[in-house]
Amino acid sequence: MDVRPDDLSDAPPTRAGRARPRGRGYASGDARRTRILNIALQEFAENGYRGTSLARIAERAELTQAGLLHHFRSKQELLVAVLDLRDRMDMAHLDLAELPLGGAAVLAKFTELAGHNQAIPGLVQLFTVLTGEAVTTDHPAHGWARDRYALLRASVAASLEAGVASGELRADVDPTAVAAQVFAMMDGLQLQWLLDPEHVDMAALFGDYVEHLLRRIRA
Amino acid sequence: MDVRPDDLSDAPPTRAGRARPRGRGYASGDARRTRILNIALQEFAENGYRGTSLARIAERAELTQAGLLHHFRSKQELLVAVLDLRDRMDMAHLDLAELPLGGAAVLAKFTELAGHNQAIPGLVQLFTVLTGEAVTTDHPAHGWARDRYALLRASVAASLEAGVASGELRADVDPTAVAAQVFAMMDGLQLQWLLDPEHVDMAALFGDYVEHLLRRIRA
DNA sequence: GTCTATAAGTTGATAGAC
DNA sequence: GTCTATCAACTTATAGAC
Repeated sequence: MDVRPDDLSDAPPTRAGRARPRGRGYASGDARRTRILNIALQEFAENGYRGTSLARIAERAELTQAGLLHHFRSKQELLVAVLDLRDRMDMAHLDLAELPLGGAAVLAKFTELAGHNQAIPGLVQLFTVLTGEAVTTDHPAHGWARDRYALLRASVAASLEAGVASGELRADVDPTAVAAQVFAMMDGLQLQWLLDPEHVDMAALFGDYVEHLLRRIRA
Repeated sequence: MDVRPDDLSDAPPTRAGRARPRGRGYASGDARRTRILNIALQEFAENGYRGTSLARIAERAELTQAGLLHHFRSKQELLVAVLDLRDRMDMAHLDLAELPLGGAAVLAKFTELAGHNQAIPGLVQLFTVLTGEAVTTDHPAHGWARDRYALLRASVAASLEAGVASGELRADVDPTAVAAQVFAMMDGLQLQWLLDPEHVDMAALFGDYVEHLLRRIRA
């Protein structure tokens, strides 16, 4: 009993039947949660929030839709959990905490990020699709998207500000403006790249932009 | 008979009851179609394709959902009609046909467009939301979005090319790259602006970008 | 050209057994 | 923690009367 039909790719659940002793140190529940989260992330990336159904996620995670809703009480709660997960992964990768780095260093970091992103279209698509959807005021991710950009802009602006203060960057650069433009360029190129990867070399175009930008704002 | 409940904003349909003579020159059907298209455009902009229902559009157009499907045989056909409508309106406004204009002139035109767009958030949102959704490969607007960018890039690249040929622009500019970057900046700023209009001055930021870009690529 | 009626399916969420 | 069963609502689309 308790065997699911055909197994699907993702890491199978830690399901050891009833033989497993009931000690408290075993995080099987968390493993399940993590698995659901990863699948949900893929589905939201592939079809957006509105285009994704709980049934589909549940099927891929090899449990029923009701079982899924035991771990996340609503679809919206699941979305929030996915966004939180991604944000934490991203922050770790970007080391935004250890900013400000001074002007040139932050920008170099983003160039590097653009290159890295070209290898993970799925994750890039998650942000592009969800952020696009989230423009709608009543979308559950609206606040998340708005706050995320505000934070990113502020963070990069602070770095540029430090660069100006240290004399590395020209005194007449507008840190907030440049920060907004850097993210705009990144997102816009991601969009064109996702739509037409063969004709748009995201990393090269972004690198080129940053190179000229640096030439302009460096002291 | 044939009276609808409470009237909703948009131009009322040309519904003159049965007294109307049945001559062939009367475009009442077209007026209805146009009204539906305008409402559908608003709804798609507000909620995306997946988030919009035919019933809602029909209600606002003051007919039934089945009545709506007499004019457009499917939801997808309606979407295509909306996109075509917008494309035609846009082409008219941008005069892409009368390009190439030479480098500086095209870019000035886009700066102007950014300013104009700030007055029509609804239409900007239509593109942003639908293009984001359309990143998904199986989305009905996927091909439209990809082809639209390809066309826009080619068109602007041709203008820049002409600018290079005439000696107005430096010989070392990469027209295709610059074209992609200009649209990326435009779209990225639109996204941030739609999410947070109070903190992002789209037109100013885009104008600033173009200004510096011109300084760099002008001969 | 518009309607009513309905098909046929999906959705997110809940109740309660085990 | 997971299941079955079920709900009420909503979806797009079609058939056929007027």
